[in-house]
This record gives sequence, C-alpha cells and structure tokens, in this order.
Amino acid sequence: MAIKLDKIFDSFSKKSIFKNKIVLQSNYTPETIPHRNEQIKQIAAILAPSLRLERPSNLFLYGKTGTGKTLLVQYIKKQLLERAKKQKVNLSIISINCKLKKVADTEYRILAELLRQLGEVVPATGLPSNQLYKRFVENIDKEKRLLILILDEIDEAVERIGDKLLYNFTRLNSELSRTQISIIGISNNLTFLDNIDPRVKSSLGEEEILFPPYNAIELRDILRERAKEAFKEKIDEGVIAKCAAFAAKGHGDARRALDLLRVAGELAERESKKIVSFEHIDKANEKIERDKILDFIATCPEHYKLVLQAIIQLAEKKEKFFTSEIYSVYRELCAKVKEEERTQRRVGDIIREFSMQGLADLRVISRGRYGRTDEIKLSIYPHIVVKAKEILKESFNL
DNA sequence: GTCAATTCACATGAAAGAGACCACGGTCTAGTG
DNA sequence: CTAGACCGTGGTCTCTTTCATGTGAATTGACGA
Repeated sequence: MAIKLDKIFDSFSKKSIFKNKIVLQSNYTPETIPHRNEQIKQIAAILAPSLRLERPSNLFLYGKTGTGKTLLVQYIKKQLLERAKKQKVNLSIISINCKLKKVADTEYRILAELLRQLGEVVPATGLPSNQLYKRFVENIDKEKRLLILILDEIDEAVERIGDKLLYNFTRLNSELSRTQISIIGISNNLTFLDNIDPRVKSSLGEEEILFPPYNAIELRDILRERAKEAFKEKIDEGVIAKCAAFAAKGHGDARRALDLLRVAGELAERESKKIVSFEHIDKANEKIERDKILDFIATCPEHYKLVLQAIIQLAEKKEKFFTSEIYSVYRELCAKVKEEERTQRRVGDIIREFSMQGLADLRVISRGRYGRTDEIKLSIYPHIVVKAKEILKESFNL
C-alpha cells in the first residue's frame, strides 16, 4: 500500500503542469479584469464619495452567474479599503454571500455572519433574531464611520425569507446616529427587483448596473490571461477557444470556463501530459457534470435517494412518466426498505428539486379531462446512471 | 358544428408541527475554606 | 460560599404534513343552424 501511494505522490509532485493553480479558482481576484472597464468605472464613481465619508448611493448589480459581479465588487472593495487606510478614513466594508448554505441563508444567519465579520462572537443558534439585530445596530453605531454592506446573491435570501430584512437594512440610516450605511446588492436574477416591496426597490436601486454575459471572444481573453499565470506551458489557442465556446454555449459563464480549464489541466496532469489538449476539455466537461450529479446523489437525504431510485427504475421501462407513477414505485420501495413513506406533496417537491439539480426534466402537462400533472424524464447520461445506481444500491444495502 | 361550463388529477401555496440543536438564567449540588 | 451540573424556557432550522386553492385542456352538454 505504502509503495503504491509513494508512486502516486511521486508522479504528482514531480512535474505539475500548473505554475499557480489558484489563479483558476473562482475566488481568485486577478489584477486586471478584462471587458469590464465600463462597470468598474461606474461603480468606482458611485462609491468614490465614501472616501470623504459621505454616504454613496445604494447600488444594485445584476447579471447572470459568472459575469464578474462578485469579482468586480471584491476588487473594488480591496482598492477602496487600501485607499481608505491611506487617507485614514473610517470606512468598513463587509460582504456576505446570502446563498451559502449554513452560513448566511436565513435572517438569523445573515445577521450572525455580519456580526462575526464585525468581530463579535455569535452562537450559531439559540438567540432571538431581533436581539441580533439590536446588537448589529449597536455595534456599527459605536463610532462614527461609513459602512458599506455587500449582499451577494440577495435574490436567494429574499426568496427564502422575504424582503423584511432588506427593508430594515434600507431604513437603517434613520436608526443610526453616528454611522452611515449603504448597501450593495448583487443578484443573479434579472427580474429580482420587480417583485419586492416598492419601497425597498426604490431605495436599493438608487443606482443599477447590468452585467451582460461574456461572449466567446471575451471569454477567450479572460482564459488566455489566466492561463498564462496558471500554467507553466503556454496553452494552445485552440484549446482556449474550445473552452470559451463551451462556456459561451451556456450563458457566458466565466466561472464555468475557468473550472473547465482547471479540471482539464488536472486531468492532463494525472495523465502525466505536459500540455492540455482538446480531449482533456471534453473529458473535463463530462467530469464536472458527472461529479456534480454524483456528489448530489451521494449526499442527499434518504428519501431523495428512494425517489431517485424510483425514477431510475421507471426510466428503464419507459422514457416519460407521471408523478403518480413515481409515487407508487416509491411507496413500494419504502415498504421494501421499511421506511416510513412521505406524502405525495412532499415527493412532488423532491422531484422538483431533482429537476433544479439537472437530474430530471420536468414539464407540467395537462391531459385535459384526465387531469394535470408533471411529466418527468430522467435527464442524466446512461453512464452516469450506472454509477448513480451503484451509489444508491450501497446506501440502502439492497 | 360551436362554445362555454365542467371536470380531473394533480400542482402550487401557506401555515403549522415535530424534533434537533442551542443560549440563557435560575436552581441545586458538592467541594472548599 | 462558590463553581459547576442540571433544568426549564424560549429561540432557530430543517423536514415534513395538512389544508386550501389554482390550473389547462379534453370532455360534456346546451344551443343554434
């Protein structure tokens, strides 16, 4: 065993094809951000007053995933803080990602996370949230300063907990005597502002900036720049183009493109190749997809697995089927495994979740006199289904 | 033949409950001087 | 007298159930040509 591992470690450490892999990770902030000059200028102009301790307008950024919103805001945050330090301006910027599960996806957790970033110790649960709110207000109002609050992916949070908290935040300035606060909201959902409290909308959207998706050419520039940093050898232009094309086919998601390149690099490395080739991109694309799905399956709760098992069983017999069919197969499975069955209402939600995760295609169809139901289709590749079945089999040791 | 009403079989939404986890303050114990 | 163990209360969070309401087109049946 030891010898075997040694071998693997050797081949691994001997010749990495990466010079600096971090560059390809999504949380990396590069020196330059191509094709976003317009947005940088706008945001910088809007936030500039903060350096004179004047409250900048609230700002709302929206655009699809991987269009550089978060990246850009983090970049400007860094610059602003440096500048503020130099000019001795009491400026604080805290940013949280409202989507992070178990971190900031509820009202309590958002407040707790904010407080933590302000240096307080907050228990994970147990306190009433209005107490946290009070503590938050007290904390930021301790001394005169300007606070910029970056709420990343607020659309996710509002969907879960409503716009009450957001409303409170926008009204916060009237509660504060010393500190001024402004909010930067970031949303992936383009229509997010349309269905929230109009008071919040007008306040939060004092300034709005749209991030359009990158096209293939822009993606190529981004990739080329990062690849130069990340890899030892120069990456073939064709490979980069292919990567870009893959990502552009979606909706111009730069994060995806970078992931693709990184995983392709890892694959090439594992094969002890010096350069990344076309095939690696294809394989990487597949691997990312597969890992995502299998990981979800492996970690999802028991009854999700049972429902999925039911879907897979049905999919072996026919292509499309209805909720009720899944439910009856699911009930049989529950009986077999001696699990208490969930209601159809619940199973319907689980199936919806699967479709969100890209495991199934779900379409509401009306069969006229014969009712209305969901038509479901398994939408994972056969070779992944095989793996999925293994995982499922193992997890309820049938 | 046409057209609106009916009807089916769920979807979808809202609310609320169960049970796990946790903080806090009060009370009870045991150990100390 | 005091530190720590132990309780009860009240809070959040996730998963789930219950109850209520919504929905789109095939079917039905009334109606007029």
